[in-house]
Amino acid sequence: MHTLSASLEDYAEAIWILGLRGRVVRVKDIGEFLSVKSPSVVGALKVLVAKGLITHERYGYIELSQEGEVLAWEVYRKHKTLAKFFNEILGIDLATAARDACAIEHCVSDSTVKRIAMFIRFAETVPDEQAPWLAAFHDYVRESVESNQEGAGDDLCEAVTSEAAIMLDMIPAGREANVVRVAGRKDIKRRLLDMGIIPGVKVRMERVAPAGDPVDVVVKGHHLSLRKAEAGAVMVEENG
Amino acid sequence: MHTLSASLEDYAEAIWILGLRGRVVRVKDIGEFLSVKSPSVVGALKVLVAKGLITHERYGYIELSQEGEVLAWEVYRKHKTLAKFFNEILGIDLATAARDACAIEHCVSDSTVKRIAMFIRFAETVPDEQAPWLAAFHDYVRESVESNQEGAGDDLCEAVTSEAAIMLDMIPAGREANVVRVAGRKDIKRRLLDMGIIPGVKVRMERVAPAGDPVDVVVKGHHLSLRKAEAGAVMVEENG
DNA sequence: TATAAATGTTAGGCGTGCCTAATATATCCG
DNA sequence: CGGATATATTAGGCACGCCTAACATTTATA
Ligand SMILES: [Mn+2]
Ligand SMILES: [Mn+2]
Ligand SMILES: [Mn+2]
Ligand SMILES: [Mn+2]
Repeated sequence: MHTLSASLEDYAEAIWILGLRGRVVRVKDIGEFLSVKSPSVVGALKVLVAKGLITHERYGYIELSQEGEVLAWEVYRKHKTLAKFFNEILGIDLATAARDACAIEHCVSDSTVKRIAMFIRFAETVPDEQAPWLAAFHDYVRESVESNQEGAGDDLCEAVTSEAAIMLDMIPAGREANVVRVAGRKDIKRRLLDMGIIPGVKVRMERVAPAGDPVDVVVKGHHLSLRKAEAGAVMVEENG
Repeated sequence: MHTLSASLEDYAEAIWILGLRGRVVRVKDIGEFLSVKSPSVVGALKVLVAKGLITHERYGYIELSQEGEVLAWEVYRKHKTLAKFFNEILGIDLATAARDACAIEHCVSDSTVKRIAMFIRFAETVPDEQAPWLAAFHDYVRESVESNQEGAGDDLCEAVTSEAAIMLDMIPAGREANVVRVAGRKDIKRRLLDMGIIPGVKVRMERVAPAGDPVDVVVKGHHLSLRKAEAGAVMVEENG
């Protein structure tokens, strides 16, 4: 079995797709299809010939071998599955769906593509009483897109995956939190770490001065007074 | 704004993730994290320094600049969003989800990731009456995995995206179909195309000899007699 | 058939990203 | 302090995948 680079997979896939036209496939066709120049195509074809995936007679046209057909078809199948999922399930426009699919097809695992195919099948075959969820999702998308005045809700990915981490200077007095990350300038970071403010430890906000500067916190029984800039460099997650 | 290669994005992301430990980030850490040797790390760091995304003093440790922090965080955010979708929605095991996410994060578009985040949020917030669909999907997966005796149903991707194309020699007499693709050996392909069997045309199966060889078909009013090997090279899609 | 146009190939170069081997610096510890 | 050890850097090389320029071959056309 051969393992092809992303680039070579694209060449094989291109030959497959161009073959669908029912015309002979030539160097120029591939170059245009993939937006590369002819010498690049010729170089790639040499490799594919050496691997036994295509036949190519000098100055002639190109054909996939039996092994090459299988390989190209597997790439193309991934492409179609991903594109269909993006377009029909997620509601992404066709051009973006195709572009993303053709990039992802080379690095996604077989098992994940298969699971996505299962998802598509499920969405298509789930009984009607349970089915409105997909329509509901598309409504949800439409409403979000309409209400989002360009930029608002830009951090949806973060909201969706975060453990709701915020900076230590935002914690009100009396509350506890766990340190997630210590950022900030080198000197500040060093000082904070030296004081025992390291990821995983629990901190309790003891007192906050009027302007939020300084703040008193308790770490492992020790009282510490932090400047606002220091507290602002500590990412914490409120527990509870 | 900088556009980084997949490799450089991984270096930036690695620095971010290693920063989460709360310890200083060093060349060795990055090398181990990304499974590359130190000289590779040093080379990459030089590029990131030149782009103003990190600071790195000789023989010292490494820090993301403000711009670098934004960039790394965006990569990491994609990673987390994709991994969460794969694991929690599709039910893929954590290791595979993480591996695929860290490959895809570099080539998927922002808009697609955002739409995936919307899907996650939707799945988490959709009212309970509409909600059983996700649980139903997970049941569907479990049943499929259990019933699939290793290999059966391997073509789910194909089933899900295909237009149900089959070979011409499988069409019963009297039925019509559309040509989707002409494959096969060069000489066979050439002959078929010359006879007018090209993608898009309608063919009607006229008569099938006892062993399926030869078959008579009608293409654009012309009667043709095809050997089984020839008919087997024509991919068609039954219409209706 | 002769010439022009289109297409394909070769040669050579460049950027990226990885490696190994050798060397330089920092850190640890007796 | 001084050597042993850990870590970082440089130098040099290789595979890949793209490019341009120059040249070869095929195909179209007069
Ligand atoms: Mn592709
Ligand atoms: Mn593709
Ligand atoms: Mn990655
Ligand atoms: Mn990642």
